[in-house]
Amino acid sequence: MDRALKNINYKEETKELAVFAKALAHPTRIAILKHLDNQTCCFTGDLVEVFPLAQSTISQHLKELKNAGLIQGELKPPKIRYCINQQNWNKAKLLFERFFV
Amino acid sequence: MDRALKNINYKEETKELAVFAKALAHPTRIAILKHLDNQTCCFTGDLVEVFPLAQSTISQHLKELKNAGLIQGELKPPKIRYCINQQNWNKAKLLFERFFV
DNA sequence: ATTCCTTATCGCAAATGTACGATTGGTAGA
DNA sequence: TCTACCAATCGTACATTTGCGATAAGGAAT
Repeated sequence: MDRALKNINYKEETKELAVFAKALAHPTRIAILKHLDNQTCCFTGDLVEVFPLAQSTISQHLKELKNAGLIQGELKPPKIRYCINQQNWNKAKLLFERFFV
Repeated sequence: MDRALKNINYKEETKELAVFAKALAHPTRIAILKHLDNQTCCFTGDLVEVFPLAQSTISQHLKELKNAGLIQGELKPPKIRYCINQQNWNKAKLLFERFFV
């Protein structure tokens, strides 16, 4: 295993920024975040209606955003309410600011 | 062709942001940009010495950064001098700022 | 025209990303 | 306990990304 994402010792900040950037590297995920930010929060089902994508696809994008730490889910049976994770959002904001001189 | 990057009509701003984010979605490219920013400019060969990656790999990353518009190359025979594209850099900076509330 | 140095591109292999439909899982209420 | 609803996960297919070595391409100087 020495291909694809070779292990180089980058600074922690660099790696974190790359993770956040990767989460934003797809227009659907950016649109989801914008939507979440406007609505404060929303349910998965709402997004499935807003975007012309399968429920599984939306769910996958949400998973990636969650893995990157940008959103968090809250059980609100039988739905799940997703919100921006404000703490990590601020962290990402800071990292991007620091990066762009 | 209805897989991978399905054609949805996202706002221009959303798509542009995704392109910039994608360019930053790899730690090597972030590190290259940081290096460029510190040194103002540098040659491909310098980067090949700084990073433990093949010359072709570095060249590929440079190509992606160039395609995203974040850097530009200037002929300085027999080398090529890469610099930040300040105009697009500012554009990206603005888009990220606008995105992060 | 030829040679030399640097960088881009090609061809390949493996990993990851993106999308779908189908299935499973988890919670609240009947 | 059973059912119904919603969302996550599985399995699949294809595209893209990431890495390498090898080769081609470009410009300057001889």
